[in-house]
Amino acid sequence: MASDLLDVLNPQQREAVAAVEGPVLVLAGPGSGKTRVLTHRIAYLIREGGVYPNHIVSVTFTNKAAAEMRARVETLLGGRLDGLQIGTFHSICARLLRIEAGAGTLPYGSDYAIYDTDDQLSVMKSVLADLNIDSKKFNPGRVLGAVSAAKNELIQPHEYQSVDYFGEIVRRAYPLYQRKLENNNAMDFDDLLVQTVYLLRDNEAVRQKYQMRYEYILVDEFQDTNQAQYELVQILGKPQDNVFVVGDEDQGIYAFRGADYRNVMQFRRDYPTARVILLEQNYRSTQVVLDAARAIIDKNSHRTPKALFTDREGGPLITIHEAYSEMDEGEFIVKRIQQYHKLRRYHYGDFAIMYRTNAQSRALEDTCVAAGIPYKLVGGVGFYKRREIRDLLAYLRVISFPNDEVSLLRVINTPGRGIGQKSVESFVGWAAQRGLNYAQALDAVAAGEAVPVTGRAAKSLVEFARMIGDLRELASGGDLVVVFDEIVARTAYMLYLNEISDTPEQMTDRMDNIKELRGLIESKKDLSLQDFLADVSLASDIDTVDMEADAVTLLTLHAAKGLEYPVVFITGLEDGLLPHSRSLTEPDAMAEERRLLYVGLTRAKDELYLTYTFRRTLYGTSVPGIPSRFLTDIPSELTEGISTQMKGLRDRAGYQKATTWEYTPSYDRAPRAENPFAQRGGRSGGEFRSKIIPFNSLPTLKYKPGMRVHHSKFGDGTVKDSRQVGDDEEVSVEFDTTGRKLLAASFANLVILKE
DNA sequence: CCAATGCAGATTTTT
DNA sequence: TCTGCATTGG
Repeated sequence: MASDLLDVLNPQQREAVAAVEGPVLVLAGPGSGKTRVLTHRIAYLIREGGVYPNHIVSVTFTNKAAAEMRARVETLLGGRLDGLQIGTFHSICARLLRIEAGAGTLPYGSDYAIYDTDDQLSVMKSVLADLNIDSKKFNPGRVLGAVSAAKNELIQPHEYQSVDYFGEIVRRAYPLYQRKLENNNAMDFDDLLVQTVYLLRDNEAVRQKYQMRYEYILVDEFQDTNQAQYELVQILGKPQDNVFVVGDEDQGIYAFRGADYRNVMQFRRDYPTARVILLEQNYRSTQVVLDAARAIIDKNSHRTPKALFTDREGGPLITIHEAYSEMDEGEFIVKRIQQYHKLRRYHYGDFAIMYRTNAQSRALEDTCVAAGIPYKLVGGVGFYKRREIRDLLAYLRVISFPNDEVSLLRVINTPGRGIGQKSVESFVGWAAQRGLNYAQALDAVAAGEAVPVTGRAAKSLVEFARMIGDLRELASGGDLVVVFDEIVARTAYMLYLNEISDTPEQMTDRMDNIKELRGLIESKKDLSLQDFLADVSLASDIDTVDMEADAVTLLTLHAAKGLEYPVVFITGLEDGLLPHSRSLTEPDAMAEERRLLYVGLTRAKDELYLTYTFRRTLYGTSVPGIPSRFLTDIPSELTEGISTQMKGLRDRAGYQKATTWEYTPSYDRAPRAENPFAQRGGRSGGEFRSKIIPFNSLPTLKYKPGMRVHHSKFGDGTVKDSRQVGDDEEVSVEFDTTGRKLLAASFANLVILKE
């Protein structure tokens, strides 16, 4: 009985599945069958452990992974499992809050709205405006980023400490921002996690209810959890601590959004009795691929060394290809795909083309189109970010959430109906003064009780109010599709679209999007309006990709996590792109770039192509491509097709890879090596050339990370990084009082205080 | 109130 | 190069 679930597993996997009680940490290398472990464990708990499905909660990284996992468990057990909770942290929290947010300890009602990045931005902009802060000087997005980082660390608005001037802005903005969200009865993505933590902490009844309910907790991709998520796992796990987490420090690629792969180590400290299981056998890739991946990741410090192995000895060599331009890069890939396809070695669906930044997808798409190769693009400008989609969803939100000001402001004059900024302000002010939410305020206007605007706008506002009232009534009937059609009809949205579209193609595009949205609504019409909107808010790009379609997948390295493909092309292996220019001066960021490449490499089952360009067009100008420093970390016996430039680099003994920037200045420009790409081009621009410096003639760097230095203007600071730029040395210093500065050593006259 | 024009800025991104 | 914004003039 028990055996068939365990039979198909290796000893370590089996141990993980059968370790029913107590905390368990599974360190799972790529391709080591962790999904299998998770699904089998859930099935095992239910069938052998007699655990009720609704006493298990399993956290995945995407909704798609959740759906797949549910399907696999259902297959294993041969039946539907309705009570089983599988989902992302956000979706699980959203569901919990939909029931409990109104329980009294949170400043929210259960009919809260979820604000996405765009909504957040609009709230933050109004906050900065209220504070008389210039949005040009203090980018709302950056302020938002700081607020988000604080939230992820469970720092509340009143607890925020500012360390510098920017921090002071954040300290002022954060409480106001949060109050606005609360007034709108809206939570941003971080709130879904954070408010759940506060609710569970402060409300004993709710806490006990869910601690009882969630007897067994499983968490996938644990290395990408943030502080709030970690806390959540800890609270929900009590009192039994049946917490089962699976992770791999080497695949942590979300530090920039608050994830801390050190949570894996923290777990060992917090649960000293935890059983630790290593999954080291890889069932995905060839030995060649694994060796290359290992060569890349071994260069990172502070990690548990893993001995990944596979029984797929050898394998095709990794192709490193230098293309002339990004177009040429695309054409090389496309040609390869066609060759394979002609030989019937692979289906289109077996290929993935990966890149660091979404901007790179354009050229690759173009070449696919030109070659007639079917492809699916993951991410980019997401479906839900399109104007027409946002507009129509905003109507649904206005109907559904009476306090949602952001959505109201979006639709009140879209399509244009003559209700301008002044009118909007007086209506909003009037509602606030009377203590009415927007549903009540609009009802009052519709009933003719008051018209808080003047002139032509008055008639429009009454009409608008009546329309919203009618729509709300229609929505109470429950049929989402009917409501949607009515919105499109009553707003004459198609006419509006026609007005704002520049070309007939754009118009058709937008109409198609609306059709697609309608189809989506139809497919989810069993859901309540609020649940539908939550689903939409929490859907990720990868969730919406059609996995069945036989087409090449184009995606970022981030989006590739958790996936696998027989043939993988990783493009743009250039310094400044991968590793990204933003990470060049930051050792932690650099380590993350390395992990990102590691994730990409380990997606490949059979064949791997690494490409870079000689020249790449960036922001409209062509800049030289410098082969990524990571390329030289891959042992040459694993690769073929290397360019002459790279070959020269490897073959000559005594030469170390030391690609650097040499700059021939023109009269008016100085290099800004932080982002060399951005400097190129332009009529007066100088010339950057890559240059390979023989190892023994490498100038030694005077400043090393960790040194204490003094600057006449900036004061004392710590050296973070230093590198050669032309004949000069460029030093990144974190000054104690004035923050991070990038200095040219020859000008800065730094005094070394301590080596 | 809206359309036209000029200008700065431009990761990764989940949810 | 492309986009999103803020300002300006009708």
